[in-house]
Amino acid sequence: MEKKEFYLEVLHVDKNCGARYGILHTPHGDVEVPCFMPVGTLATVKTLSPEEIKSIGSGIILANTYHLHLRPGEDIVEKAGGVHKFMNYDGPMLTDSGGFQVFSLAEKRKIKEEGVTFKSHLNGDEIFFSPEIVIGIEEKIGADIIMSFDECIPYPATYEYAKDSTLRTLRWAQRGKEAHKTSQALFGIVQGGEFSDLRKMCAEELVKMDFDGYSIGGTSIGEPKDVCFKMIDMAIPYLPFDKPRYLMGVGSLDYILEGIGKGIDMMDCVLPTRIARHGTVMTHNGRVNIKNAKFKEDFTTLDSECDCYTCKNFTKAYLRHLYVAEEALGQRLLSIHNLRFLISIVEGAREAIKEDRFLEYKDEILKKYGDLRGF
RNA sequence: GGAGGGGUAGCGAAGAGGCUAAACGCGGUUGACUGUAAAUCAAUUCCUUCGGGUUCGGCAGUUCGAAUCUGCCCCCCUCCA
Repeated sequence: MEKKEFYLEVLHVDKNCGARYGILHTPHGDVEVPCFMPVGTLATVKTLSPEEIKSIGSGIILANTYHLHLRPGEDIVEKAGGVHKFMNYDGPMLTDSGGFQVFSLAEKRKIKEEGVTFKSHLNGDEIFFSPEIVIGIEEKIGADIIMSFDECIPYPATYEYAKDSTLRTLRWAQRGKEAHKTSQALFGIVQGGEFSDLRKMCAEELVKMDFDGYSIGGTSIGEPKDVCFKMIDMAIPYLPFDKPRYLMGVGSLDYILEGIGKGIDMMDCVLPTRIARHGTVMTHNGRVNIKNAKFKEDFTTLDSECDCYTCKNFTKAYLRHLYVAEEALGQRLLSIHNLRFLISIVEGAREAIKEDRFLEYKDEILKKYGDLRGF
């Protein structure tokens, strides 16, 4: 990556709430925000080709540092010419740092000041991740945006635990920033658990370090909805207006809309792709489990209001057949639908923000798809 | 014709007198999934008015008690003629 060409252009803020519309400029193209980012942990949005990823209107996707380090290894990705060339995807990309794996693989790691020692979930190998090492791996992978190494604090956590962890995450952020050599955009991650003073402190300290963007982490890990929403409120006031704000691990329809209303620009979640692979889809008629026997002879489309490839071409009976027969196409078609469904809702949100009617839009969507809440 | 082996829930397959409405797998049904250890996991799967009722090829026995023991019958498989 040559010259720095990463910045957020905020074009409009809804007059009635914090929601904002803008363009995120990256070396691999512009992304309209707010946006939802499909998760492609192993340099693939599971079951989808790069063409399909683009066809669902996705502006940016993520991959994961921990998982790509384990296989194929960042050196191979680098030799391939970077992750974009490796996976033949030329759109904007972001790599998560492995901070989430500090949480999700808690039984297989030890945290120390220097960094985290993991026992590989694949073969038990010892893997050491320090903030500097993580940045080095992310530089080799070569995404447009890279994340600082952090600890995603579990919920619930005591104040003492959250404080110690957050202070360490801040030290790691500083160390990672100092180690960072490329022009890739580097984001800091606001932790602090559910404690407002810690969230505030963390946000303020990160802003002092001057990152290219800021994430709100430690969300969507099993905490009640109102706690998650408060965590967003605790950080947003301290984040700079002109830098992108990324709410990590969110998610479902209601969380996404709530985040957007509070001024979040980017979100990601495995939910739409995971539940699709497990047979569940979000539709304009509510939640549908394609496995259900009632769809055996249902020759109507999945969602008549959806413009995705799946809904334009296939019936529920066929999708159910594919799923039940464990044909890979079934999971792929359902993944296409779920991502397109969610992304089209976010597209609608962007249009609404431009016209200062985001709050009405949000109410309308939540009222219409009320039973999609809590996904 | 002779010699063996076997028939257990939708299917496959354990069980060899009470702890067995019957392990386990598949299939069926339902549900969960939030910076992906996840094409994974969980529940349920004889009938029931939830009191109970009826089951392990069939019938008849032995026993306080039988899928399990005995007799006869029916069916399937393998080998030999």
